[in-house]
Amino acid sequence: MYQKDPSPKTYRHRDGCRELMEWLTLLGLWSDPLLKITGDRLKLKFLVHSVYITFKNIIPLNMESKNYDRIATEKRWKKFWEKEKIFQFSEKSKAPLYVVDTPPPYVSADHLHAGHIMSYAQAEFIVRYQRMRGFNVFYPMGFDDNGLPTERFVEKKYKIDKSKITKSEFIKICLQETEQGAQTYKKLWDDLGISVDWTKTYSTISPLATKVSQWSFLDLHKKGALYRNEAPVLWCPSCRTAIAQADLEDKKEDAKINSIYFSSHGTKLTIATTRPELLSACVALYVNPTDTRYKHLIGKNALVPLFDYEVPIRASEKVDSAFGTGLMMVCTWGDKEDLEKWQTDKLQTRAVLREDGRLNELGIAYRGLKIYEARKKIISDLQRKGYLIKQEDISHTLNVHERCGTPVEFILSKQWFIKIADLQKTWLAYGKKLHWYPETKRQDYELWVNSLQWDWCISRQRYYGVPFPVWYCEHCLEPILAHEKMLPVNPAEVKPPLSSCPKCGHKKFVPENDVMDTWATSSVTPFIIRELVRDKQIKKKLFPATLRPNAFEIIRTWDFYSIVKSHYHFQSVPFRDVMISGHGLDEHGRKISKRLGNYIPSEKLLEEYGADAIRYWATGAMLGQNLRFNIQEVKKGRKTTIKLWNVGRLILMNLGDFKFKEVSRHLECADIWILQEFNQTLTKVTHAFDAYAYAKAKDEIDQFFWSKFTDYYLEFIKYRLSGDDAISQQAARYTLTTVFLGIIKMYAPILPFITEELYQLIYKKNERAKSLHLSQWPSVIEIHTDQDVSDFTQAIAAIDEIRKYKSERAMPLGSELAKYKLTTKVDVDKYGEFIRNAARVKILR
RNA sequence: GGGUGAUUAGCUCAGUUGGUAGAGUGUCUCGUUUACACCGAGAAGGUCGUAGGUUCGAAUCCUACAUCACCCACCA
Repeated sequence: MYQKDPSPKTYRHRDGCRELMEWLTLLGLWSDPLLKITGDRLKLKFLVHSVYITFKNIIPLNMESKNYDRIATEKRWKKFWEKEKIFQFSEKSKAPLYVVDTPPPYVSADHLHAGHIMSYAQAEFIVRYQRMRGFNVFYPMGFDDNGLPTERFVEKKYKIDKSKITKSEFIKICLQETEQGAQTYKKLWDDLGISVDWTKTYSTISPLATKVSQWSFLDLHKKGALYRNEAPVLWCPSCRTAIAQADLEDKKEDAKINSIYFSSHGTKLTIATTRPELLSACVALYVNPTDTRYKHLIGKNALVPLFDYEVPIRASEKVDSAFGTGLMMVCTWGDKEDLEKWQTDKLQTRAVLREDGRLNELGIAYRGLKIYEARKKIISDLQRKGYLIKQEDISHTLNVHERCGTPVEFILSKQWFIKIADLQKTWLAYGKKLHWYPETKRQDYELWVNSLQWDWCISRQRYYGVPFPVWYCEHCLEPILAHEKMLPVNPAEVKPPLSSCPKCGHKKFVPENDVMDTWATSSVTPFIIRELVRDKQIKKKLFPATLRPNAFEIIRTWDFYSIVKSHYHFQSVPFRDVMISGHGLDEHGRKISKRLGNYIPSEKLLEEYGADAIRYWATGAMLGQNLRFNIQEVKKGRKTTIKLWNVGRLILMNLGDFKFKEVSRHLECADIWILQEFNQTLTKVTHAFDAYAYAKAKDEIDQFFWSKFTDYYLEFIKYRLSGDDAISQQAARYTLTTVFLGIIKMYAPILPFITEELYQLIYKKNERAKSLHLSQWPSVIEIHTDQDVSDFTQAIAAIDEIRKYKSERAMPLGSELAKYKLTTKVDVDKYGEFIRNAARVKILR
């Protein structure tokens, strides 16, 4: 392929090199195994098949490299931070508090990827920033390890049949698995440089979290926010547990809508249904009272096909005469409408579904069949007996359980509920009190609150979770609650605090076997985290938290339920700010998933590009928006760390006898310019970070560092650094070191490793803070001068012009021009000397 | 059906209160011997989803539509 290119070509030290090497090897031109491509230079020229190849940067393997050693650096500072307890919360500090209520991740994930990295790195940028702003940051980490996700994960991983294993054995495996999961996460956070205080951790199954969750239960009960009721609840037949509205997800499905007829006094009544398997649960037919076709039948009965029993025909204005046949079948219970009618009209109950999703004895001939099997058989029987009029294909959306994708059903059962449905105004008011970042996400919250229909069912018929602190009287089923001082308590192992039932006097009790919804525990994290501190005074101040960072899909669960609990317990918001992040997507914008395999495992990413580079990519997300994985951005992050490293080297090589505390009074135009630019950038970056806009902060720092500091300023002062004007040199050194310290401080929240390395190498001797991450956020630099350089852009334009002139004539930029006539308008008296020196021109006209 | 967000250079995305289109990356040309080839300079690239409207002037404000994503509802 190279032969085809007739023009001389320069191969740069990029991806093409390997290809070129292989090609040269094939031609027998590349045979010296001691040669390797690295960052240092050596010029070789080949003439092959009339292709010139200028191939540089080849050095023997044994030559020492001055390249940035990322791996060693990251390891070094990780160790240092841990050993010196840099991120440990101080109970003694008088600084104002900044409390982060971090989402405890589900540890039931064995495939960590860029998405996980992104969601946690983003909160981290803020934490490091606030720490440098002088806040006493409280940054604990929790792990959400109980509940359905974990159970399903364990079931799948070990292919467990829960009917063949005891509850305690199962829980034991869950505990083991979650411990392992926590370790996996901890390692990733450590490698990423997440500045969590690892002395402050909790797990949602721990005695502490159990205690707080159970206390919450007792307190809610005391405050009348809790009740136990037998009612049709949302039920997942696959997980065999009650679930909450928030656990639902939409799923599109192709289905058949079946027209079948009921007969009533000789009339054939055609109804359409997608769920014929619920025929034996039919309790009524409904028509619109104004519908002339059926008016005369209201109050009469209709005969259910196949099952031969009669149901009443009733009227309801909610029935749309124009929809379908204008007849609606109500079952117990196929959907929400059924539930409503059943409740308001006190209809009979014919619950045909069992907890395992099979039909019970009401299904008669279909008893024991699964929903889909029953549907198939009933359709074929209806057809055979002539009840089926027609079948049409439709595509509809149904509610499935988000954890397993199974369509949900309604099943009659006794559950604990927290009152939320009638308090929409209260929840909306809390939503208004919180600061949402971005502001638009408040709407997501409000939309959810407005769509609330049922109270929050918090009991789950599962094994692995926080137990209810409750027993029941065996005789009258009166619930007996634990005393607060008994917590945490497992009612299966402990006796209730009463010896006899206060209602009926019986002395035998049974423990509650259900466990709490996983959100019932995670919604109390604002109360859990403060329990990690001993000092009572500080404990008080840790609530409400300052920041709640989380992704948008748990606004309706974690955020909402936390608000509910915080309201009932303390009439307070649980946190001040909510920072909503998006998801990490793959490079094509698809969700990252194990099934698609569209991701690079996090360990591999870290190994190949380093923590700083990946964090750099993660900073690119706009608040509340998804972020595509972009390897180019990661590479740019790596380039930025290397560039910083090289600037550091330049500084170290040019420090001479520079005294850091000396402020120069002899600043030159370029110095003043860069200092002013720095101050402007700093202001913008600070504002951006304050508003949680880390992406914008990064853009501003990048622009200053790359386009102003390295591309211009460093080039502007090279002649002064190596020149013999001591005063000018001193001013350059002062400006250089001062601005660079500001730069690494601004980059510190995003690129913690390289910045710490540079701080320790260059500045530590003269600074008080033992880590850059404990140092103060930079403040605006005072500029000691009377000079006005507001027109300095002229000088830059002039230099650009000269650079362009040289570039167009294929001249080296470093070559000196004897004379040059500027077309750019510039104050030559003011900037002439500077331009001649910086752009290497002898005479400027 | 209702809602929210997105639609800007080949790709990934910025664009603050309406004033002649921006960055990174990729492409092309050229340069480079002491901070850095994990570099530097330069060039090419867009009627800002479509159609209307407001305005002296619209990527930006309004209306409709299209496509995509997510949320909610419907599911007789």
